[in-house]
Amino acid sequence: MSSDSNPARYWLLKSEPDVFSIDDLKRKQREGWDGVRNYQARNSLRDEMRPGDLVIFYHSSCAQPAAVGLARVDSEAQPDPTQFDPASDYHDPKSSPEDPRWWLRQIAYVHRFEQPVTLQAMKQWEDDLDFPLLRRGNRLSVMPVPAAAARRILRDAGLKPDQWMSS
DNA sequence: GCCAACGTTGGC
DNA sequence: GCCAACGTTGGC
Repeated sequence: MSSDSNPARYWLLKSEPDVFSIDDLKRKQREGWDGVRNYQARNSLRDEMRPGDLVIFYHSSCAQPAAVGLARVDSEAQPDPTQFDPASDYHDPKSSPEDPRWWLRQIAYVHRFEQPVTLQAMKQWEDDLDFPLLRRGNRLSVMPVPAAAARRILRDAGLKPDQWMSS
Protein backbone atom coordinates (compact mmCIF):
# COMPACT_ATOMS: atom_id res chain seq x y z
CA MET A 1 0.00 0.00 0.00
CA SER A 2 1.28 3.44 -0.82
CA SER A 3 0.12 6.97 -0.20
CA ASP A 4 -0.53 9.48 -2.95
CA SER A 5 2.59 11.39 -2.00
CA ASN A 6 4.67 8.22 -2.16
CA PRO A 7 3.33 6.28 -5.12
CA ALA A 8 4.51 2.82 -6.06
CA ARG A 9 7.29 2.83 -8.58
CA TYR A 10 7.59 0.67 -11.64
CA TRP A 11 10.62 -1.36 -12.64
CA LEU A 12 11.68 -3.45 -15.59
CA LEU A 13 13.59 -6.68 -15.12
CA LYS A 14 15.23 -8.34 -18.11
CA SER A 15 15.52 -12.07 -18.34
CA GLU A 16 16.53 -14.38 -21.13
CA PRO A 17 13.57 -16.70 -21.56
CA ASP A 18 15.87 -19.66 -22.22
CA VAL A 19 17.26 -19.11 -18.72
CA PHE A 20 14.24 -17.91 -16.74
CA SER A 21 10.97 -16.99 -18.42
CA ILE A 22 7.68 -15.52 -17.28
CA ASP A 23 6.31 -19.06 -17.39
CA ASP A 24 9.06 -20.16 -15.02
CA LEU A 25 8.07 -17.37 -12.64
CA LYS A 26 4.41 -18.30 -12.96
CA ARG A 27 5.23 -21.88 -12.07
CA LYS A 28 7.45 -20.94 -9.11
CA GLN A 29 5.31 -17.93 -8.04
CA ARG A 30 8.25 -16.33 -6.22
CA GLU A 31 11.94 -16.10 -7.06
CA GLY A 32 15.06 -14.47 -5.68
CA TRP A 33 16.31 -12.18 -8.45
CA ASP A 34 19.98 -13.13 -8.19
CA GLY A 35 22.98 -12.70 -10.44
CA VAL A 36 22.79 -8.95 -11.04
CA ARG A 37 26.39 -7.78 -11.37
CA ASN A 38 26.12 -4.20 -12.52
CA TYR A 39 26.42 -1.40 -9.99
CA GLN A 40 23.66 0.79 -11.33
CA ALA A 41 21.26 -2.16 -11.42
CA ARG A 42 22.47 -3.20 -7.98
CA ASN A 43 21.67 0.23 -6.59
CA SER A 44 18.13 0.00 -7.91
CA LEU A 45 17.71 -3.43 -6.35
CA ARG A 46 19.29 -2.57 -3.04
CA ASP A 47 18.30 1.03 -2.44
CA GLU A 48 15.40 2.15 -4.57
CA MET A 49 12.87 -0.66 -4.83
CA ARG A 50 10.17 -0.99 -2.24
CA PRO A 51 8.02 -4.00 -1.47
CA GLY A 52 4.84 -3.69 -3.52
CA ASP A 53 6.42 -1.92 -6.46
CA LEU A 54 5.29 -3.36 -9.78
CA VAL A 55 7.75 -5.08 -12.10
CA ILE A 56 7.47 -5.35 -15.87
CA PHE A 57 8.96 -8.71 -16.81
CA TYR A 58 10.92 -8.42 -20.08
CA HIS A 59 12.28 -11.16 -22.30
CA SER A 60 15.65 -10.24 -23.84
CA SER A 61 18.11 -11.91 -26.20
CA CYS A 62 15.42 -13.88 -27.94
CA ALA A 63 13.45 -13.93 -31.17
CA GLN A 64 10.82 -11.48 -29.93
CA PRO A 65 12.16 -9.14 -27.23
CA ALA A 66 9.07 -7.98 -25.32
CA ALA A 67 7.41 -7.07 -22.06
CA VAL A 68 5.64 -10.33 -21.26
CA GLY A 69 4.16 -10.01 -17.79
CA LEU A 70 3.83 -8.38 -14.43
CA ALA A 71 5.42 -9.17 -11.10
CA ARG A 72 5.79 -7.46 -7.78
CA VAL A 73 8.70 -6.64 -5.49
CA ASP A 74 8.10 -8.98 -2.57
CA SER A 75 10.91 -8.41 -0.08
CA GLU A 76 13.43 -5.99 1.29
CA ALA A 77 16.95 -6.22 -0.15
CA GLN A 78 18.85 -9.37 0.76
CA PRO A 79 22.49 -10.27 0.08
CA ASP A 80 22.69 -12.35 -3.10
CA PRO A 81 23.98 -15.71 -1.82
CA THR A 82 25.47 -16.66 -5.20
CA GLN A 83 28.27 -14.14 -4.68
CA PHE A 84 29.65 -16.29 -1.84
CA ASP A 85 29.39 -19.60 -3.70
CA PRO A 86 32.65 -20.58 -5.42
CA ALA A 87 30.72 -23.00 -7.61
CA SER A 88 28.38 -20.29 -8.92
CA ASP A 89 28.86 -18.42 -12.16
CA TYR A 90 28.07 -15.35 -10.09
CA HIS A 91 30.74 -15.96 -7.47
CA ASP A 92 32.56 -12.77 -6.44
CA PRO A 93 35.71 -13.48 -4.42
CA LYS A 94 36.04 -9.78 -3.59
CA SER A 95 32.74 -9.72 -1.72
CA SER A 96 32.28 -10.79 1.89
CA PRO A 97 29.27 -11.62 4.08
CA GLU A 98 30.33 -8.74 6.37
CA ASP A 99 30.07 -6.28 3.47
CA PRO A 100 28.06 -7.82 0.64
CA ARG A 101 28.54 -6.22 -2.71
CA TRP A 102 25.52 -7.75 -4.52
CA TRP A 103 21.91 -7.79 -3.46
CA LEU A 104 18.63 -9.25 -4.61
CA ARG A 105 14.91 -8.95 -4.10
CA GLN A 106 12.28 -11.62 -3.98
CA ILE A 107 9.95 -11.19 -6.95
CA ALA A 108 6.37 -12.47 -6.91
CA TYR A 109 4.38 -13.44 -9.99
CA VAL A 110 1.34 -11.31 -10.78
CA HIS A 111 0.25 -11.77 -14.38
CA ARG A 112 1.34 -13.11 -17.72
CA PHE A 113 0.35 -10.82 -20.59
CA GLU A 114 -1.91 -12.41 -23.16
CA GLN A 115 -0.56 -9.84 -25.57
CA PRO A 116 3.17 -9.21 -25.08
CA VAL A 117 4.28 -5.66 -25.82
CA THR A 118 7.22 -6.02 -28.15
CA LEU A 119 10.29 -3.84 -28.20
CA GLN A 120 9.50 -3.19 -31.84
CA ALA A 121 6.09 -1.81 -30.84
CA MET A 122 7.54 0.34 -28.08
CA LYS A 123 10.06 1.82 -30.49
CA GLN A 124 7.15 3.01 -32.58
CA TRP A 125 5.74 5.11 -29.78
CA GLU A 126 5.58 8.72 -30.83
CA ASP A 127 7.41 9.60 -27.59
CA ASP A 128 9.97 7.49 -25.71
CA LEU A 129 8.50 8.78 -22.39
CA ASP A 130 12.03 8.86 -20.90
CA PHE A 131 12.00 5.09 -20.74
CA PRO A 132 15.62 3.85 -20.47
CA LEU A 133 14.81 0.66 -22.40
CA LEU A 134 14.28 2.76 -25.51
CA ARG A 135 17.52 4.64 -25.22
CA ARG A 136 20.27 3.76 -27.64
CA GLY A 137 22.79 1.27 -26.32
CA ASN A 138 20.96 0.58 -23.12
CA ARG A 139 22.17 -2.58 -21.38
CA LEU A 140 20.73 -2.27 -17.89
CA SER A 141 18.99 -5.42 -16.68
CA VAL A 142 17.18 -3.59 -13.87
CA MET A 143 15.77 -0.16 -14.61
CA PRO A 144 13.08 2.23 -13.48
CA VAL A 145 10.04 2.59 -15.72
CA PRO A 146 8.44 6.04 -15.83
CA ALA A 147 4.78 5.81 -14.81
CA ALA A 148 3.60 6.97 -18.23
CA ALA A 149 5.58 4.19 -19.93
CA ALA A 150 4.29 1.61 -17.46
CA ARG A 151 0.70 2.68 -18.06
CA ARG A 152 1.23 2.51 -21.80
CA ILE A 153 2.67 -1.00 -21.61
CA LEU A 154 -0.13 -2.26 -19.38
CA ARG A 155 -2.75 -0.70 -21.60
CA ASP A 156 -1.19 -2.13 -24.76
CA ALA A 157 -0.99 -5.52 -23.05
CA GLY A 158 -4.75 -5.39 -22.73
CA LEU A 159 -4.95 -4.86 -18.99
CA LYS A 160 -7.54 -2.65 -17.38
CA PRO A 161 -6.55 -0.39 -14.48
CA ASP A 162 -8.19 -2.52 -11.81
CA GLN A 163 -6.19 -5.49 -13.02
CA TRP A 164 -2.90 -4.02 -11.95
CA MET A 165 -3.49 -1.39 -9.29
CA SER A 166 -2.55 -2.65 -5.85
CA SER A 167 -5.40 -2.91 -3.42
C1' DG B 1 27.16 -14.51 -36.14
C1' DC B 2 27.86 -9.51 -36.33
C1' DC B 3 28.73 -5.49 -34.12
C1' DA B 4 27.57 -1.09 -31.57
C1' DA B 5 27.50 0.35 -27.08
C1' DC B 6 28.89 0.26 -22.70
C1' DG B 7 31.24 -1.26 -18.19
C1' DT B 8 35.37 -2.90 -16.08
C1' DT B 9 40.20 -3.65 -15.57
C1' DG B 10 44.80 -2.53 -15.05
C1' DG B 11 49.19 -0.39 -16.63
C1' DC B 12 51.17 3.86 -16.38
C1' DG C 1 43.21 9.82 -12.96
C1' DC C 2 43.71 8.60 -17.83
C1' DC C 3 42.66 5.54 -21.31
C1' DA C 4 43.47 1.36 -24.20
C1' DA C 5 42.21 -3.26 -24.08
C1' DC C 6 39.02 -6.42 -23.13
C1' DG C 7 34.55 -8.63 -21.96
C1' DT C 8 29.58 -8.49 -22.05
C1' DT C 9 25.00 -7.26 -23.55
C1' DG C 10 21.48 -7.62 -26.65
C1' DG C 11 19.18 -6.24 -30.97
C1' DC C 12 19.33 -7.48 -35.50
